[in-house]
Amino acid sequence: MDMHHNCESCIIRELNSLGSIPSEDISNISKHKIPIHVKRGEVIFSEGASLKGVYCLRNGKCKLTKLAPNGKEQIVRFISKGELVGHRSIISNSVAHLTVTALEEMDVCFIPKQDILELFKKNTEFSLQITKALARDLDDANSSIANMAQKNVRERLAESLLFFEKIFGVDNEGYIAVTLTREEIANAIGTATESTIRLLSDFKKGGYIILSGKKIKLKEKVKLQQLTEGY
Amino acid sequence: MDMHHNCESCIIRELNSLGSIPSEDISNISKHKIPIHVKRGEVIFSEGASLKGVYCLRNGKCKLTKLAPNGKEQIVRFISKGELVGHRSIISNSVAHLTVTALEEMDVCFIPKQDILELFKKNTEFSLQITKALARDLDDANSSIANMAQKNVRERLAESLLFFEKIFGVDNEGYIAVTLTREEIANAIGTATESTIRLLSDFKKGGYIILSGKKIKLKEKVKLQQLTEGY
DNA sequence: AACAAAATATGACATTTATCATTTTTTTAT
DNA sequence: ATAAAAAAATGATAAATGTCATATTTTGTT
Repeated sequence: MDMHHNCESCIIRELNSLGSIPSEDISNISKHKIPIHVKRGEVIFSEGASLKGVYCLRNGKCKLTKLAPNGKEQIVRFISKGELVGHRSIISNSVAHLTVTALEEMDVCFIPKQDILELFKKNTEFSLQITKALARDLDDANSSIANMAQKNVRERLAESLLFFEKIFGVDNEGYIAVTLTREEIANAIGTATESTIRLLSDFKKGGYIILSGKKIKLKEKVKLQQLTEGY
Repeated sequence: MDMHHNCESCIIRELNSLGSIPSEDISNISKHKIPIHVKRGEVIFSEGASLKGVYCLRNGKCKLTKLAPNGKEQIVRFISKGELVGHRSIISNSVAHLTVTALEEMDVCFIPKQDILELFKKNTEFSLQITKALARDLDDANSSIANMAQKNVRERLAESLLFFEKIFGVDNEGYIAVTLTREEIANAIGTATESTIRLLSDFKKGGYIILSGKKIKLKEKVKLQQLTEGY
């Protein structure tokens, strides 16, 4: 990715809270930002880390995870290009409570804490955007809690597959445009890897999905939607 | 409760985001606020409702629930006096996504939307407090997701009992100072009511808790803490 | 106090899910 | 291209949890 990239001409920021800030602030951020390239499996920051700034995802997809006491990792959320990560920690002035790991090659811009906090204080529109983003995240998280608690594994898997297609889209052959291991899917829906594998096979046998290695294509979305609610 | 209560002398607001605002704003809010009294089981607002303001909890405890597609209710969170509810909806300018129901007699102050939004725009400290509250809630919600996903019902029950005592405290006989039906406990941890009843009996037989009607006393907290992690 | 309604408790059983073992397939590194 | 490692698949079985039926106890009402 271009080493001389600058924020002024970056269209990605239109997708997040940075979209609304005036040009002098942007040029400031542009001077201080540090572009970073990460490969699949690499960690952007870890649970417990003291963040020095936020990260703007220019490209790629990542997972946000939390380590459970039993040593298993829980995927709490998936994030794609355009979004910010780390703002929760910066705003609440605390350590990171999630680990962010790249699911594919990513280009990320690091933006120092001080720039974000200054902007947050002086620019009402920016702080409102950040607050709204947190409100949306909270809302999604509450829905997740209800899903986890009320649905069984089969229902959660059907739901997740539909969700993956919705947020990641499909490639030119119609497969969901993200590569997840069975273990990662299991870590997202909160079940054993073997259970995920078995249920995927079931869905395949039922003709609802097509599996090709790690690639998944949704064939019968109406049926999957029904499975979501236990039919 | 006193009909002529005013916000200026209300110590409750020290506990939430309203604690930091100047006296002229407080007196404004004081003029517009509407004190409301609700009894156990009464709903303050419902999922889907278009809120006209936020509610400041002066007294009592309530549950925040979400209706699952299968018709079961999921308790997403418990809230006690001192906290605000409804700010998420007001900030994101959307409908309520949760239902708030009193668990006991409550005194609540309704504060009109406009006052909150004005304050949010003109008072940086207030908006920062609100944002931090959302960040904290988000963090707690993420932990809930991980708990729901990674722990089994027994572990979640042990965890919830410890949590209830932590947030609600105990009465003068040492019982957890909140009255929940077995069904409500089940709705919080995401299991069938019968499973909750059975596990509570188990815990009682094991000598970890004492049951007296709906009242629960924690007897062996160290042991419960271990149960939390599967011992 | 007596009754009805709701909540709690318990048993029997079905279903779901986890765990462990093993094989097959895919991916990665050399 | 091949070996080694990782991931996926499958079977067997145990454990956890849900569901339904029914009995008992508690709570609320008149």
